[in-house]
Amino acid sequence: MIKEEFRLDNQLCFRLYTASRLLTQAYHPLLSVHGLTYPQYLVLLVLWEKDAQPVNDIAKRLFLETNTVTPLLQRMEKEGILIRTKGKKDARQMIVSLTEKGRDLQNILAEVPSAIGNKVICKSVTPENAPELFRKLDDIIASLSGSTTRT
Amino acid sequence: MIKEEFRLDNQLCFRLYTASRLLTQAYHPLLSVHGLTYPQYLVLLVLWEKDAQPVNDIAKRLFLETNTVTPLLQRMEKEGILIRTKGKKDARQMIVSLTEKGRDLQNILAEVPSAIGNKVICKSVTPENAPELFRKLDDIIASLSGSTTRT
DNA sequence: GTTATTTATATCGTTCACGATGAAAATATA
DNA sequence: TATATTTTCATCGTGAACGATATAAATAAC
Repeated sequence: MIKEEFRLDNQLCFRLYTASRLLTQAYHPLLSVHGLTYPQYLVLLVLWEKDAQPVNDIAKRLFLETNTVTPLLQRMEKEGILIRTKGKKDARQMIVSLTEKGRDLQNILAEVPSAIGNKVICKSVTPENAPELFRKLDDIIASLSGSTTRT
Repeated sequence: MIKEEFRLDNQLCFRLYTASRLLTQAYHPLLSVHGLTYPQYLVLLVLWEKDAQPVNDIAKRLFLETNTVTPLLQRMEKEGILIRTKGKKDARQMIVSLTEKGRDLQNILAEVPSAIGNKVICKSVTPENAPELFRKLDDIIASLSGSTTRT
């Protein structure tokens, strides 16, 4: 007999992992028609909020490592969505800036958030209980984002 | 000015994605010492519940495609954790069965669930509100798992 | 000012995820 | 029975994730 703690139905991580994957899949048709992936879309969200950021700031905002973000940005640069220029004050930094094309994507993708919202909102997450769910997820993220450096 | 729906702080998917990644990272030190990855651990959970399952059943239980699960299982077979044998009734199926080593891992990893629980439970998810969070995530998964086949 | 350390990116290797495609076996249909 | 279709798994290519390592620039220590 399997121990109760090992049951898949008792796993928080599996739920988060599955929900994350399925929701990312829901983005796929909306983004792929514009040649974007979901992590690339996240980079756009970051840069739309604040343009011209060093790689490190983008990585930190997304809780990712630079070795994940760098190749991602290189692909986006190749697509003409952004440009990477050496920092003037600090030559180690690569400043990532949106191109015209990158800025335009904000209009082109204008319907994405509501389209996603419609896929999820009806059955499960309502505008009323969403903040509470957000708070819990933020809590989980906060409790884990500090302690992951330790082994 | 960025539209409100585009703000990273208003994204459900980004929260799920981040929480999932960080929690998976929390598993890493506990699993890697035994040569396991998190998805491989999930396969173990599935097989501990019910041994000798075809690839398809394992994939469906994890909401994954067989083209993700197959190479994963091949690696685990190479590690001697499981064996894959052709189905007798249906020769198309590959029946995945735990080896002695695979079954033993249940004892070896006995402390993993509580170790993970300790990393998360204190600040955010308490035993009291966990079921509610589980229900919401299950709701999201249910609402998305059906509609993903459509483009 | 020279050396050591830290910081910011980049590169590399491995393992997922997943769309697309292929091969073989089972089932349905003619 | 012969052919068509579906099902099951495998293979391939691409893009993340991430640990480990490398490189160059900035900062600290001497």
